[in-house]
Amino acid sequence: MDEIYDPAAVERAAQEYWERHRTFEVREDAGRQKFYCLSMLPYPSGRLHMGHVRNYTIGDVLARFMRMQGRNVLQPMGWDAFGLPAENAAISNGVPPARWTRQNIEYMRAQLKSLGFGIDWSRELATCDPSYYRWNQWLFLRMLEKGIAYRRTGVVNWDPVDQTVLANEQVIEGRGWRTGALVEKREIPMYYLHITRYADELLGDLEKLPGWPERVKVMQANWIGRSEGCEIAFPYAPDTREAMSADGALKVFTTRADTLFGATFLAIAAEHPIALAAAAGNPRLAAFIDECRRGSVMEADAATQQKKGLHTGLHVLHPFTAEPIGIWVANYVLMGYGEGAVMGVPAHDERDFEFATKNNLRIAPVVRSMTGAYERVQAPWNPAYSEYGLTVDSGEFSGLTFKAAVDAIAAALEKRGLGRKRTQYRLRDWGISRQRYWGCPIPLIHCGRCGEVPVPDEQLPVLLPEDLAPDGSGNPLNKSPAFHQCACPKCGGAARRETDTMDTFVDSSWYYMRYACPDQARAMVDGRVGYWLPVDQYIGGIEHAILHLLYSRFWTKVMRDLGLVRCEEPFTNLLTQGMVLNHIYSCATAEGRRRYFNPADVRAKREDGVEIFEATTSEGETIRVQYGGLGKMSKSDNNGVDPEGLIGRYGADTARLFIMFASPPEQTLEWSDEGVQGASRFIRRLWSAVYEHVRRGPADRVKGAQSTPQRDLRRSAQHALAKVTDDIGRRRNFNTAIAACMELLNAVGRFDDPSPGGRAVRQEALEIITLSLSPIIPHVCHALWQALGHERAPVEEPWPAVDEAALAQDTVEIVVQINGKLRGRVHVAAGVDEAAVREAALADEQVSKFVAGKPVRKVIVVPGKLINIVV
RNA sequence: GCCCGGGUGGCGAAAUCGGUAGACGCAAGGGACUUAAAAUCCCUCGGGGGCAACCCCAUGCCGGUUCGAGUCCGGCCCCGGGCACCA
Repeated sequence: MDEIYDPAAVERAAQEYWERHRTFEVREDAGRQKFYCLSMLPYPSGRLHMGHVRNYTIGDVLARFMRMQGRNVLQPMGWDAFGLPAENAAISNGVPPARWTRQNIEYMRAQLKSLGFGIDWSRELATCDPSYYRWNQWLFLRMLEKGIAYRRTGVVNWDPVDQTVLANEQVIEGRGWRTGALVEKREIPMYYLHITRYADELLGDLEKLPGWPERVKVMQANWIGRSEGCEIAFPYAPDTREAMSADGALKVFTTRADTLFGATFLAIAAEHPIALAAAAGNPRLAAFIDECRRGSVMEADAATQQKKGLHTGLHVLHPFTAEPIGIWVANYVLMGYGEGAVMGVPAHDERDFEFATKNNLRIAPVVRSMTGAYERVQAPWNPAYSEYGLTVDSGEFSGLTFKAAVDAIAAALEKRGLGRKRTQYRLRDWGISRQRYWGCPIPLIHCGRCGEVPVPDEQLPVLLPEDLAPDGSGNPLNKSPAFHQCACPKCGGAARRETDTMDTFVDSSWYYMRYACPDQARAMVDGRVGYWLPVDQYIGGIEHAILHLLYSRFWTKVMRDLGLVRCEEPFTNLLTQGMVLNHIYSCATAEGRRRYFNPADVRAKREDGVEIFEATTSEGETIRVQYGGLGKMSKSDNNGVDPEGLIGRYGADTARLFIMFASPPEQTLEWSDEGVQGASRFIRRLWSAVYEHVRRGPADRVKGAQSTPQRDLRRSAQHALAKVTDDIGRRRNFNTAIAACMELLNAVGRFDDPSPGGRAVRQEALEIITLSLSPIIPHVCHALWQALGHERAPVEEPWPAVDEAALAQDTVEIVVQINGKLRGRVHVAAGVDEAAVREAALADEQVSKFVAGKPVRKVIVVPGKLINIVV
């Protein structure tokens, strides 16, 4: 063993050992309990950032820990290789996305390997490989057969200048990111997956996931948003009948059918057929509908914009009173939501109240508060107005409670054919069409004679040509006849291949199944998924709490229904990592876009007492930039911190130790490398402690009677081991596990006993630190374990068992409180009864001063810990 | 706007089931070693008062429950994540 710790040499040796022994390559073994430990696969953006290091270190710690616990551990890795950033790179430097992506994968794989993660690289996959995405296509065709995939129109962001569809991310303050043009909404045909068919199961099965964080389950439940309510049809008044040239009714969905008699207006979306019909002879309305069409499709935008509406001049009739009710077009009603129409009850709904007040519409209270929270409904809005109560002024339905009113009204509506009870979900079907090049082609052919024709299975995969490069003016597949010109599989005539590609969430919805059988050329999955699935521990960023995790759950259920897998849920335990945040700096460019600068290139200075920021550009210029607050490390905000600098300077173990010590894994972490010195210093101290110990020759095993300091060190060591075992195994709190090892090393440092008995106790303590930390800093522990005289590597060792006998204590400290305030401490023999604790406490000088003859009213004793005397 | 989190010393944090607030580490200050620096080691380190023993204040803000609240409840402020085409 060298006297000086050389991280590069230590890490090289350990990594070579794992590689030579194929330590992390695993096979199915029916005789051993498996543990599938999975971290979310990265997008190959070019470089790892600290968020990745955090994510993959958590996974690796758990994988190595479970391995030492005797499990057959699978930890795979792959690449979420399709997506927008590759197209953006192509636009700015002309490199085809395929090449850019593959280069990034090469680089990032090397970075991951340098961190020493125990990954079975033989299972690596990239979602842009035809051998992977052909099965997206294959399953899509199965979904089409089952009616789970279907075609209809959907709304997208349209850039009128570039004549192209924009991602939400590319819409900045309502304008196209490249052109600065005002974005419009446009309806185009798209393919959807019928996830709403599974809404009830996706909601109900959350209960089968005790290993998921509560907050994620709450978010998913709210997202699915099951609500029980009524569908109500308002028959057209004569004016609407005329405008629509038909009889009919305007359908709405409401959870508050009890307030039906308080409906004083109906609000419809701008795209609603009645709105379009009314606009025909109404230029003002046509202009308003046009205004609503502008802007992005994002819900956040729709929800924060000023609520505006305009009367169509048309009416419907109240289903019971036949009273005419005006129809308004409102910008807050979304066409893709329910019926694209809502009934306005201003007296009992805050948004309707606001709308009615603004537009001078009648406010008709039809619910009386049962708690007397209000007498009259009047401005300003009072949240009690929307509470349940007793119906009033509701004709034959007056005087009913909420439930009775809804039941009676629904029954009456149903009798007249004007409504019924219905369960509605907030969840919408999953639109998977993307008008983009760098994705998995949707395997369909459009034939003038036969219509939409699926690509036959034997022609899969539909290969994505890899030599194209987008230039910002739309999907290059549209301009590539070699791709889109084809023969109709049915009639053989000339036909056009679908040029839309799939949402990349499709790719990430089942990659964890493919890891079980990455070499299977004849099927999507095979029997090996039966061994490995479900994933025992999934680790990934909290930002994926809803979409990715919900889509994966849906996909698993679809595959189950197709008989491809047996499990109901893909991820048994979920650890949602908190994001690593960093500062965001940007400036506006001449073209009206934003250019982002890495915080490493930004300096703050003061000018006239105001803090300003300057960035150095790649051309070496200095330029003034704006501070945009904190945000997750990402490619688009250019605020990632590459771990390479840290690894180069301190080694991978220090980088791993530092990120794990910084905070508990679920917590958001604001990036700062202050403190990395401490991690490095600790590893060097551990190294020299082992060096100083072993250079005096081999030590005995602990046996026989010990001195008090020896017993104390043994107790500290066993206490640390118990804490690490619980912190990693149950609590998943790595920072406190590391702190326990640091405390133990401090105790070893203070322990000064060169006798054979003392050396044996020190050997035991150093071994416990080495094995305890080996999942976190595996390279250095690999070297130290050998230095401590072991043949096997730590990865092959079983996790040590706690020696309970060594943990026992003879006396305990009891905290004494008077009226809840700390006033003293007493020491008593472990396990004495309450009376003895009370006696010892009252005998204490400090304590008796505070009691001072006052009568003791109450005594509370927490055994082994605390006594509170109330006077 | 809606849904979900978070806020504790100069900084990252700990306090696991309502029971000692600040473990462990960083930074800072002081000292030892050194020709010097680095490294290493030792000491101090939430605020205020006191010669001291000790006492008072303090977990974003306001209020409540409790013998006892960082932890539970109600209201508010700020920060972060998600909002369906970033992944």
